[in-house]
Amino acid sequence: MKPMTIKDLANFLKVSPSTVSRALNNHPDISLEVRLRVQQLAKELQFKPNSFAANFRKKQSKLIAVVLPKIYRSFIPDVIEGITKKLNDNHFQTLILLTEDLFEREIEAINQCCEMRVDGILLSLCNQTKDLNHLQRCQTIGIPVVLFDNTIKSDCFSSVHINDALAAGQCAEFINKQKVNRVAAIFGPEELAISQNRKLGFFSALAKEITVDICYAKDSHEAYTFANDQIKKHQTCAFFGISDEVLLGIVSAVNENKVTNESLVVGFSDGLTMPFLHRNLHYINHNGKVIGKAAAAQILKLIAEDEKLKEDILIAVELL
Amino acid sequence: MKPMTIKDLANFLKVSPSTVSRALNNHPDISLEVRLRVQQLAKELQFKPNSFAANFRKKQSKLIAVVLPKIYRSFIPDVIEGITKKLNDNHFQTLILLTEDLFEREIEAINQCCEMRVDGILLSLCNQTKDLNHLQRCQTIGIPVVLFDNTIKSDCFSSVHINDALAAGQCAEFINKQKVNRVAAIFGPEELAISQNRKLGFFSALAKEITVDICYAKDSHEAYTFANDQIKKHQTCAFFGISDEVLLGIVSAVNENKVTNESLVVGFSDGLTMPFLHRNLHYINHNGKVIGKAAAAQILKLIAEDEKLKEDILIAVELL
DNA sequence: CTGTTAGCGCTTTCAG
DNA sequence: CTGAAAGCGCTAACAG
Repeated sequence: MKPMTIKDLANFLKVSPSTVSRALNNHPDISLEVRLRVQQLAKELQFKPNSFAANFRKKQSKLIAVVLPKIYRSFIPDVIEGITKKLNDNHFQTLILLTEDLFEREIEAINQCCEMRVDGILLSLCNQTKDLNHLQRCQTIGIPVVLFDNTIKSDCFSSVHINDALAAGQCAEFINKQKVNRVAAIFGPEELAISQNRKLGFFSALAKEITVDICYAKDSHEAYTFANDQIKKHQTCAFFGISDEVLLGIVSAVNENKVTNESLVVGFSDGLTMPFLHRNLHYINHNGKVIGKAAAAQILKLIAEDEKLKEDILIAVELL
Repeated sequence: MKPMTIKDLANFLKVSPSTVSRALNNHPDISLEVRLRVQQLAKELQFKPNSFAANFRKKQSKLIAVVLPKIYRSFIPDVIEGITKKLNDNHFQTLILLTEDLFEREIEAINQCCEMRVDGILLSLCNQTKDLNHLQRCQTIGIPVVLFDNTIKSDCFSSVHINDALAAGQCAEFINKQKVNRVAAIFGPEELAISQNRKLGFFSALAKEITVDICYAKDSHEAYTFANDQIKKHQTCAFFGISDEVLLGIVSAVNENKVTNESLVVGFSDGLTMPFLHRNLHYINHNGKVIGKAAAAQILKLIAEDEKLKEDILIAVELL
């Protein structure tokens, strides 16, 4: 019942605990003979050292916290997969903390991370978060933080995301070439940095002759309603959608109005679901796994380095 | 830079470390006066005890590992949310370990959990897993395990899932009432327990007069191809789909063939995406959050109890 | 190459 | 009510 310890093993082998520890960790000091003897017995008895204790001693937790508002249906699951894979390959584990998009809970989560002494934090801010003061404690006790997805500009913390404005601009340019004179553009909640950036990029690249009907939708349903209205009102047949969630609403409205083939839909998607639902869909390939891996790589880099220097990483995307 | 310790605080206040510890934990032994003085200073200095150390001392990690093949696009994200919420409410944290549906990696993950001394494991098996021998170590060192989602029968470990056969039967019965004489039924990979159970339940409840065309699809695309073929070949207008992924393929084929309104689609869904895409969709409400919460509740129960007794929990579902 | 010793930061008997 | 002391399981100087 009670797990064995290094001491037990040492007593058994008539050597000291430190020898066992070193042998198990392949420390070069230990003679091959002793090393093998220890490792052999360890295997036979199925002994594995308590890594919790080892980490405690080494003042590390080998834990990276991923703090985010919630796990939406697309993108975020891929980000988590990307992060977890990258971390596992480097012998770190992934901890998930949800803030439910509440600033209060974000502070709480960050504090818990500090108390648990996680080795690093990957943070996607909740929408209410306007500054990064609550991350000061991380700074003072030396826990590196990398912002991803929903971020705000900072001159202390690294961040990883795509160049939203540029990508949205690519979408606009694509629409320019299609000889349409009206487009319905649907963004996410207006206060979201992501909405603002993509909107800016979109508008600055869109040809002036094109009329834009704009909407901030908080979910698929709102996007659907708006798209539907636009089709009814203006026979709109070109759409821009900021996310898979929004695109779902658009495509659903388009399909329902049986204007499928003629309609052009452009936007940001992970390319897993939407291309199924509409032939004439062109999207910025917003790959969560890539972002997750990059974010994880960056935090590992910060952990390894001595002087933590800020670095903003822009992930390249392409229009498919 | 170097975080403060209880000892530092104790020196500062001219009391012993144990007093500080007790005061911070609201131990009744400590006089109100001292308690307040300690807590006050702790607040002023922003001191928070190192919970990693405390947990080590208390031989607990306050960590629950969630071990699963991968984070698909639907269902699993909700399960994780449900788990995390329930755990957070009880001061536990969620650790994510991915097995990538490889038995090797599942073993590895379980071993890591044991070495880290997690307080409990929530496990969704990978498809290759045929027995539970690799969980023996958990048994011997006393880490409780709860199986969820993809499980196999066991007489040692608790499990949480829906009654798949019953639910699939409900789908079949619904189809029986609709006066169709042919239905295309699409399941997941054949080796999946979930596929088998649902198939069994479906067939045993389906009226004998109805012809069934069956397919095991590993993704939306295969489901789409099959559904499309069936429509072309038999003018099929009734479909059963085992998951959101499969339903996506079905609905996409149905929409494309412009037989939308006449077609009946029945299956298992989380109800978040699919109802948007097809009016005549009836689905077993497969709510990941509920399952996640139940699984988390069960592991907490096992942790609290002394004699761990196995319990199979069936989550009720309804056809919407 | 191996053992001795000390200690990570906290909790918890056990005394007083 | 408070303090002294031991120790969770492991690692890492420091000796030898």
